[in-house]
Amino acid sequence: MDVSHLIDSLNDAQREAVCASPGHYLVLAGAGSGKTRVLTHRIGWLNQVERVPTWAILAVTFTNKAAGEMRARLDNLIQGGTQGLTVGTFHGIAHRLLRRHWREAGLPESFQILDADDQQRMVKRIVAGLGLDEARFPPRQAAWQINSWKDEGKRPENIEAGQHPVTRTLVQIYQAYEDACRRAGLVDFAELLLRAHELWLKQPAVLEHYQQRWRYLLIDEFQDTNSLQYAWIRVLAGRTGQTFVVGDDDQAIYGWRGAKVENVQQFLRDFPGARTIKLEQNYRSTSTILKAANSVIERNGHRLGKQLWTAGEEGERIAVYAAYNEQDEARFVIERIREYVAEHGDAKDCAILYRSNAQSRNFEEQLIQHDIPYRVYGGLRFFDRAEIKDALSYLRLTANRHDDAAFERAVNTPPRGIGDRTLDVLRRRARGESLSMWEAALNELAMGTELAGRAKNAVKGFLAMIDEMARTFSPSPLRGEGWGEGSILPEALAPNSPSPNPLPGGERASNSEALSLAEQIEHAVTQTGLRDFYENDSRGNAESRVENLDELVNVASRFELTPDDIEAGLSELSAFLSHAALEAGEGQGESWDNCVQLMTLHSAKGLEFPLVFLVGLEEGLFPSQRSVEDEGRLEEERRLAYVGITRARKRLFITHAESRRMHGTEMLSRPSRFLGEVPPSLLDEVRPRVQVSRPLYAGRFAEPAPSLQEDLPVKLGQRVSHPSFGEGVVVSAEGSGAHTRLQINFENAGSKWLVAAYAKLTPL
DNA sequence: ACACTATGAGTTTTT
DNA sequence: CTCATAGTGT
Repeated sequence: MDVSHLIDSLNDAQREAVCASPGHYLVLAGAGSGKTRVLTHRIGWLNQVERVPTWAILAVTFTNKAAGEMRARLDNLIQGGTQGLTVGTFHGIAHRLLRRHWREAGLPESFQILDADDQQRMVKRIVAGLGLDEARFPPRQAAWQINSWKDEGKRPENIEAGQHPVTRTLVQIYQAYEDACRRAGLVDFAELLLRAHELWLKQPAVLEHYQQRWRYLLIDEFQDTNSLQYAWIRVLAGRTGQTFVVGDDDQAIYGWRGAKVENVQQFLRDFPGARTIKLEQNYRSTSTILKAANSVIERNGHRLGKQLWTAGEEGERIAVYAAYNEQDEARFVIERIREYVAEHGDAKDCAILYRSNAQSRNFEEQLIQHDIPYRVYGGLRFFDRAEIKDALSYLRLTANRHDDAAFERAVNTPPRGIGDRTLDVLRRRARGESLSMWEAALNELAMGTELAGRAKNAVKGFLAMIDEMARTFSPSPLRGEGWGEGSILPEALAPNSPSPNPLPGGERASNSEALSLAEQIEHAVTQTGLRDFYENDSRGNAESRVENLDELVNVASRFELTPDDIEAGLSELSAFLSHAALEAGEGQGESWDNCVQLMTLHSAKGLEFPLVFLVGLEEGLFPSQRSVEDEGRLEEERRLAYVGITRARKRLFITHAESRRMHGTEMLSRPSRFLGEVPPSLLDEVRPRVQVSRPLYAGRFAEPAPSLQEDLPVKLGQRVSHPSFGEGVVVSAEGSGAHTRLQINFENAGSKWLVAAYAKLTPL
């Protein structure tokens, strides 16, 4: 067979990786070195040359997008198709395993996935339910801690809290949260991985099956794996699996959410005979850009070590612009974009990359002013939108009445007179008797005394509505397992309830009268009053919300079960709900239009653009204030800078502002240290245009000095208080009069430069 | 139960 | 400053 298409276009290092003989490999793939190509061609090589059947190959990525791209490229590459090949995210694969082995994993058959938002609400209710002070145990942090523990593979009983009271309470929250999830049949993201891992450890037969099947493991973005994912791979590989991991320690930027770069080096120790292959030839950027990137990343210690190089052109120097303030910065960037668009054309070639989301605002304003189309990445995704989650929560309840997260959301959206007081009665009962909210409501209606007539009727109506909806969806009862079609209302409450008439033999209902998924959603959106509610929404965005609800129906009508779903025994509804949780969908408006791209440095990883604007390179912003004290975190910031620089193909612009409004106060900042780490010979300093910007600058400082100025004699060592930064000491001062800038060491907020005239300082 | 006001927090994000 | 949420008042 002719396999030249698999190797012809490769350089030596790439070919070495693609054609490697059996064994474990670590491919250190620098930015723009053809990582995905190596990964896909390796799979092609295994299949077509080594004759490895597709079903024996497992390729794991972190995002659905990456998985989708890989599959698309494989479809083009592999003759005979990619049938049987598993390509997916860690979470997606773990999810499928749990669906197929729900019993062994100790889950209800109809378990559903709890997304991050639902998880936080759930934790919040737990914290409140335990009678804890939410200020001392912020639900956000508690949820973060629980996820961290799960990522470390820890259950509440494995945590050594010792005498530390805060930790002990957090463990208590973890335990209670876990109980609540179990009762509700809910599994959060971290739980998917942890359960799948435990499934393997506890069920050797299941593990062996998958070890026998997936003998070839390929992992993308290996530097982003957390402890649990690493353990997962190790267990699955066992003694016989061959692993091919691809990553770049210099692009590890997710340490703060549990990723362990150390896994890259650990891999070489844990997998016997593992060999390293470095991909250092870059096909993306000019040599100027690469030199800059190399010299920045060289400052980091503990690297495996790589030097990017290119056979391509030197290119232009990197333009650096020292802006007066953030408006001036945005003006400069937009001007360059307009020039570029006027000369060459495409706005979509331009990317503005920033450290924090808040920075997009200025750029957006000016882009709007100049009628330049733009797209901001990383907004709310489709399935994360409140109206979508509202609609789906009704479907979740029809599938599983005990889904407390769905219950809490649906119960009073739209408002139906079931307020906090009423819910607290139900919550207390649920907690006290270890029941789901649904069961608690049933009990309260049957024998409770705490609810007044009006509230009681509202609850009764809600329960009846859900039951009624479930009956409409599938007129014949499915199976009587207790989890899905759990609780039928007492006869008296259920209007026209036909006596239960279960099908013999647990046959799956395929009643011709059953509603399609799209019809079910349409029904839910309409019958619950959700659409009416949003149509009359006073907050102005009614139109788009209703459009989104309609779009949800469309999405559902296009939804199809995959062979995998069917094999795992998923119903259409279950599969759709899982899909909604695992693939939150594109960010808003996936317009393929010719738009300027705005995004954070984090979301830029993996992308490339002819023109890149790296903005806000200032100490305190990038690197962020919170990272400068810790060497490890600072190195991660530096890797982020490396990622940013290497996004640029032709031209890189770096900007920083001398003055920037942050959290409502005017801040002065020095250029980022990362800027100083680029050899000056590669830089081209653009002078600010004095005529345009000066008056603005001068004008603002020419205004009468605020009175504070007078009664703040600038003395070094003076203790002062600032409304947002707290107390600190003046350690140095520059300039005079209205231009006076003070350096203040704040006790909690670190060192800042502030304009004396603007900072609201109180001498102490 | 809902609308309004006050208060506080404010890197980075996928699944 | 700007957003989200908590708390207050009707």
